[in-house]
Amino acid sequence: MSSCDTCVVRNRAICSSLDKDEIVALNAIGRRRTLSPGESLIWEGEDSVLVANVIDGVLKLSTGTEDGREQIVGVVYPSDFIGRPFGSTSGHGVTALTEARVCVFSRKDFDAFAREHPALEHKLLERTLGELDRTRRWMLLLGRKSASEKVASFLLEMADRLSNTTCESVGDSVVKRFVLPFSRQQIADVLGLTIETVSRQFTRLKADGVIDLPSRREVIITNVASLTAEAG
Amino acid sequence: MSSCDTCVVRNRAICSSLDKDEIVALNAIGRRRTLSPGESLIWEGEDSVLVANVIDGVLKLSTGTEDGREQIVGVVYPSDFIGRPFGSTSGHGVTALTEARVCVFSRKDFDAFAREHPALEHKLLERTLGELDRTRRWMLLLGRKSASEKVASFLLEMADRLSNTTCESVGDSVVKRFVLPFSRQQIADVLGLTIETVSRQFTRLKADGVIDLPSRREVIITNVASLTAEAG
DNA sequence: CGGCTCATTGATAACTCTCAACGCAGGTGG
DNA sequence: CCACCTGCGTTGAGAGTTATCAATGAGCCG
Repeated sequence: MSSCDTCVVRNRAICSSLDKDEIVALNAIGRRRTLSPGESLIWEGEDSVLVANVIDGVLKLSTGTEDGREQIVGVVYPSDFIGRPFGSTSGHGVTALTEARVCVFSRKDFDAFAREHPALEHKLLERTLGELDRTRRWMLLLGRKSASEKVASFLLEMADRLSNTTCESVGDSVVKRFVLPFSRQQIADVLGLTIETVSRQFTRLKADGVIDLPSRREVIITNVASLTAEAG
Repeated sequence: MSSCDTCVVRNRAICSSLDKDEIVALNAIGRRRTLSPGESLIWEGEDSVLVANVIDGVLKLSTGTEDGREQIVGVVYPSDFIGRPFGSTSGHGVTALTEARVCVFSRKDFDAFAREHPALEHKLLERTLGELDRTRRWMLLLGRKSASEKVASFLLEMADRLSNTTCESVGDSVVKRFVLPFSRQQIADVLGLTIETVSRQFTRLKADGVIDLPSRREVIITNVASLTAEAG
């Protein structure tokens, strides 16, 4: 039985461009894999040997300097595509932040398959163009925003990506609650800050009544308007 | 007569995927346009109405905050593709830094043409994937590098992109000379710094004998090794 | 020779980082 | 069941880097 048939991201991932027969063919060259938090699928600078679709979970894309500084250059969610097709090396590592399930392909197999299926390449192109847009928007944050603006922007982005969970209305404002897939250090690595600066901004936002922090990983945005104003 | 026939980037741009007949068809929907330094082709946030290939010159891609801070999110050179196909709005402005010639297409026309020519879409996909890699590498610079590392990295990147001009050997080290297509403010906007910090780093590098600055726009890298070491 | 823009230089302030200590929570083993 | 250990996060004090504000200088064009 084709595992694609039961795939929860079947209609959102790039696979949605394929018909029944094509799906069977693609399924033949792919395999499922589960990753634990912290486990890497691809390492920075290694030969680009595989690509994958994210089925479930959150993963980070990251690069670092020789002396150990790290920068997270992307975060991927279910239905997103990862890896570097049509290229020899991957410029960044891919590491699971949460328990994750991915659908893995050998890059060579995938490249060959893609070249024979223009509709798949088109989907991949649209996805890549969108990712490039998002990445460029993030550059404005890294280059020009202050620590408070960075943290506020980050929380809003997280709310947008993750708050399918809860979203209640209190009075006229909307309250958003979610569980961060990031540690403080990882948030710092996304924003180009230190862990201490991130922590202080969290504390300040809580003191200002803009957010609440029930536990280390949980966030409740109690005042979306203020947070939006702080995001710059 | 087809202007593609005489196009100097004909074999490097995405058009290289097309045969003679296809080139004629593409030529029919495109037109040449010349831009003066400072002139914009696309504005941030506007509807994505056109896309283009760069024939000659250098252009910047930039976004800004409401309060006027600017971040240059990309720099494009001859044979590069600009604009946002298959999308409704462009997330960043496109402005000429030097005198520039571009080959412009209506986005709708281009989209339709591309969908009928998988080889063109494939070229565009490869280009977009490469651009995404380069953009992500730049994020490490923005998020994690110091001012001196940023400026050193910038100069090396410029040397790499522009130093076709002159490249002499003096002793055992290589000397690179080029003309910056950027003002100091624009360099600051690329690196996420202020103009004063950029200026001070230039002055320091000159004092340290790493570079020479014959004029405002000219740079000679006299010690590539030192500069590389400073780039982090 | 002004007048303009752009770049450099200097002094000071602000922000973020660094270093260090402490706190909290979860897990382990006595 | 509690004590302890360990990893992560918070908090504080101080230093360092970069931004800000202000003045000066250099090149360019009328």
